[in-house]
Amino acid sequence: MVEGVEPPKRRRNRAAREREMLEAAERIFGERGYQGTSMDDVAAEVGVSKPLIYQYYGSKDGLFLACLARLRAQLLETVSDAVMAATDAEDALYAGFVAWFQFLDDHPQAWSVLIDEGMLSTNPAAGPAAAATDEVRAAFIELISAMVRMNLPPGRTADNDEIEIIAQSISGATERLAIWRSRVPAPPTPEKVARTLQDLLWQGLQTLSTA
Amino acid sequence: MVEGVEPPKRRRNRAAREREMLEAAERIFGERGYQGTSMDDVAAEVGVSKPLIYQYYGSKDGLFLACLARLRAQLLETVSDAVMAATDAEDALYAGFVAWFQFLDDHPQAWSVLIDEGMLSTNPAAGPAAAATDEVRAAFIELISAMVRMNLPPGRTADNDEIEIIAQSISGATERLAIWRSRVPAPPTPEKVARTLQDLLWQGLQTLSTA
DNA sequence: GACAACAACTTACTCCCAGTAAGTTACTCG
DNA sequence: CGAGTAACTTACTGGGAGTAAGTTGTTGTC
Repeated sequence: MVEGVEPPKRRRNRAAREREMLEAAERIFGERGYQGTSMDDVAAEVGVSKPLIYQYYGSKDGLFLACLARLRAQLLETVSDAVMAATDAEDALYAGFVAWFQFLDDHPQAWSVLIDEGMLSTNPAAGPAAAATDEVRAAFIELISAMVRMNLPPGRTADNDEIEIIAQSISGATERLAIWRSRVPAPPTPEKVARTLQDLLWQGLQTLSTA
Repeated sequence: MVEGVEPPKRRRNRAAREREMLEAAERIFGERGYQGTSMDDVAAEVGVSKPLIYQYYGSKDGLFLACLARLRAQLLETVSDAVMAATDAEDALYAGFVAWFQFLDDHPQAWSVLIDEGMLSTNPAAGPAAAATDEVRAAFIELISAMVRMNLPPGRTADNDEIEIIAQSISGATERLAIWRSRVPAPPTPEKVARTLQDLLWQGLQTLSTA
């Protein structure tokens, strides 16, 4: 029997298939968003039937969260590293901002996965990725709070409400700026944005420390 | 035939029904979010069949947008009024913040309508209310930009990028703070939050004006 | 090499919900 | 009263999430 090519391998082991699915899902979610993507789409892309995805990832949310996980870790690590590498508080803030905006420039597709239904979803009941994105946010807020606290003079007792308010503000500002940059035709460079934000906030932060 | 009460009026005119539908929709969206609400739910609540809602509002998005419209107008007006009533720039900023947080405290249900899938949706393709919420945001950003510009010394040529960055930051900060306040058990008062935010930003804003 | 046992995979559904076509019932005005 | 229209309903389509139950390939064992 003349067979031009060997028949394509149908069966793969679980790990390999999971990887395939994840890659396809990342791409399709990135292109069409969460709502715009159906499980059948992903299944077709992988060349597999839908229930198999359910068997491996449990639900559409599960698949989406899996897509986010890598991303999340990378993003957090990138920014944390930049902050930790800085020599003083002022530089740490600036470096963190730059790392944040730069990362999102470097991973536009990943970013759109995060944004769509994720960044936006604030209500845990609303979105699937809401919880996951909230975790990222919480981690950043923790990071910012820590930076603010460390910048406080030794003797001063921090007003926790104030620190929380400031951390939330900075987190909100950076998120909105990221979204804005991703949608405007010619966004300013990460450095420019970071610089401006730094200028806007730094003096106020100093004042807090000495009030 | 003994009829205890007169048979309930079934038929109403269009305007009255539209109002009924809008009220029901506002309540249900407020409770269960956009995704969690089905058109059948709303129809049942009003005591009417689903197609009637479609006849009047066109689509689920249409209904949701109608809910947002009032809210939107009120919110914008409240904050604008507060800003306009202020005597100087510093007070205008503070008054605007207070008005914003206060309004959201006073309309928690309305607020949750705005947040859920609305505030969050940044991608036009993602959500239905995305466009509407973006309009609110755009209006605020315009307002903030104007305030910043007016606070500039007469001779200075403004760097438009910087002003945009600042306006986006402030908008993002206030949004995030509002969401945070709505979810934390004992949020600080509007005045406290406004004060802290004011302290954080004011000096930076002054610096921009004289840089 | 045969076969048991498990892992990989599929077919063929269910249910839920947005949206619609086509018809029916009550009100109103001449 | 009857005609015309506004208000309303029943009964459907289509699509997508999720699932029950079965089938087929692979692998290790004698």
